[in-house]
Parts: sequence; structure tokens; C-alpha cells
Amino acid sequence: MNKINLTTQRKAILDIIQQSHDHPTAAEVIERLREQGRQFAYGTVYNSLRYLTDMGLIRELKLGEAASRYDARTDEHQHIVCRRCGRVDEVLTDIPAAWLEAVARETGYAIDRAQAVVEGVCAECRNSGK
Amino acid sequence: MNKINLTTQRKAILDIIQQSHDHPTAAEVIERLREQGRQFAYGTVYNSLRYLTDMGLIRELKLGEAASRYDARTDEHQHIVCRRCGRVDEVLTDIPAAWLEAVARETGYAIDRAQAVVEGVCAECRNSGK
DNA sequence: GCAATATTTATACTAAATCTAAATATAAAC
DNA sequence: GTTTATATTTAGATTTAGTATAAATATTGC
Ligand SMILES: [Mn+2]
Ligand SMILES: [Mn+2]
Ligand SMILES: [Zn+2]
Ligand SMILES: [Zn+2]
Repeated sequence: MNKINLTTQRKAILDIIQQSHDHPTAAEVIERLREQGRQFAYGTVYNSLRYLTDMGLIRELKLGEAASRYDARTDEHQHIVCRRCGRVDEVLTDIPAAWLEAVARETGYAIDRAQAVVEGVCAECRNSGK
Repeated sequence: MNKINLTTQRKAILDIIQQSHDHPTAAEVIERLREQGRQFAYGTVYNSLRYLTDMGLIRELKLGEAASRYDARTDEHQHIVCRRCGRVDEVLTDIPAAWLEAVARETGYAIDRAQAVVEGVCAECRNSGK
């Protein structure tokens, strides 16, 4: 039962992630810190993001882009990425348990979890550019 | 209808991907080329992998690990990764279309495709380690 | 064969993230 | 409340995966 140690830096970074709903990257977190007039060492931001992830306060998302994104929503959910504008939205409809069971049968694996990245065009992009 | 130009290098790399069933990374491709006594420039391997991917002869997989993996199987399918030994196996059971439809309704996106990475422990690892 | 085009090569460079060791800050012991 | 121990931050070097560049080589069209 390790107590969570929220330093000034970690708290500031956690706040940004919790106030952001667009799954920011580490670079975007640094940018938003700077907008607030704060500036921490490069490594501190990465260390803090890892710490907060390890403590279960945030989640790291690897969606196949170059950089990881971070999410204050820690409950199991999936993501959808717009092919046009790059935005990342939540997918709260659960992956069907029956599919995971079928995959377990097919592969012989004991399944822990599944991550889905859906790709498409968001409503906004569809409306604007024909 | 662009003709595919398979140079010596591209052919050798394609052969390795087609003969491998473990979804090798670029580094592993280089390693296997060396085992065959062949050695191409670093950049040539990356260029060739990109070319073969663009031509649709192979697929690039971004499974959330640091490095991309490559797959000679180009039909739509998913992957499962062993948490213990790191092996990557095929998942041929399709993601349910009903789930994708539910996601489209939920998000308002026009969905192009979905990639799932399932994580678990493979049969072999389960048998060996307790 | 000779010019035009494409590919390979070696090398430099980039982006994301980690590692290192010194400097600070925080907590525990006297 | 000073001293000692532990944890964290910092700046900078390092790593890893991959891309960009420009010269050298190979291939194709005439
Ligand atoms: Mn999310
Ligand atoms: Mn595959
Ligand atoms: Zn969009
Ligand atoms: Zn395994």
C-alpha cells in the first residue's frame, strides 16, 4: 500500500492531464505547462508521466503514432483516431467478451486485456471537407 | 497499375518476411539477412520495407512496442502478444462487425478499419513457468 | 553505347524517450 | 533545530528507431 507522493511537478502534470480531454502527448503537456508559465526539466515530465502511470492515476496510450498519449480516464476503454485531423476520441462501447473468448480458444492464450484502435473520419471532418 | 520493381535487395527482404512466421522487426530482418551472408545498407532495409508495404506485399504492424514488425500475411487480421516471452501470434477470428457499428453510432465517425492487440500468456509459457 | 531514371549506399540527422550524476528538496534521526 | 538519509529534480549525454541527403551504382529507353 504505497502512499502516492505528489510533488509540485507531478501535481501540475496530473492537473493538465485531468483537465485535457484530447489525450495529450508528452510534448503537448510540456507546451501546456509553458502556457501556464511553468517549466520543468524535460526528463521530469517523462519521469512524472511514468510515475503517474505506475501509480494508476493516468494511463499511457500507444496508438501506433510516434509518441505516447496520456489519459486521465483510467477505466478500460478504447480509442478512435481521425485519419484527417488526428483527433483521438473515446470509445466506451466494450469489446464483446464473446470475441475475446473466441480469440482465447483460437490461440490457446490466457487473455489479460485487449486494446483496439479504430481508425476513421470524425463527424466534423466529414462535414467540413466534402 | 504500377509495376512492382523487385530489386535483389527488395526480393531478399520480401523472402525473409514471407518465410518468417513470427512478425520480425527491421532489426530482426537485418539479422536474418546477415545469417544468409547478405548485408545491405541500413537505410535500404528500411526503404525496402516501406516500399514493400506501400506496394501491399507486406504489412507493417505497430503493436505498441518500440519497433514496427512486418507481416507477409496481408489479409485483415489481428494479433496477440505474449506478456512473458513477447511472441506475436495471429488472431484470425474477425472483430465483430456489430461492435464496429456500435462504435460508429457512439462516436459519429465513418470507420475505415480497426486494429486490435490482445495481450495475454501463450500456451507454451503457461505450461512451462508454474 | 549514351542519356535518363531509379535504387543503393554511407552518413548525417531527427524524434521520442531513457539514463546519469550532480544539485535540491523532503523526511527521519538525533 | 541541526544533522543525516532518502527521494526528486535538473541538465545534459545517450539510446533507439527511423528518415533525409547526396554521391555512387545499377537499370532502362533509345
Ligand atoms: Mn481515453
Ligand atoms: Mn500477422
Ligand atoms: Zn477529424
Ligand atoms: Zn509466451
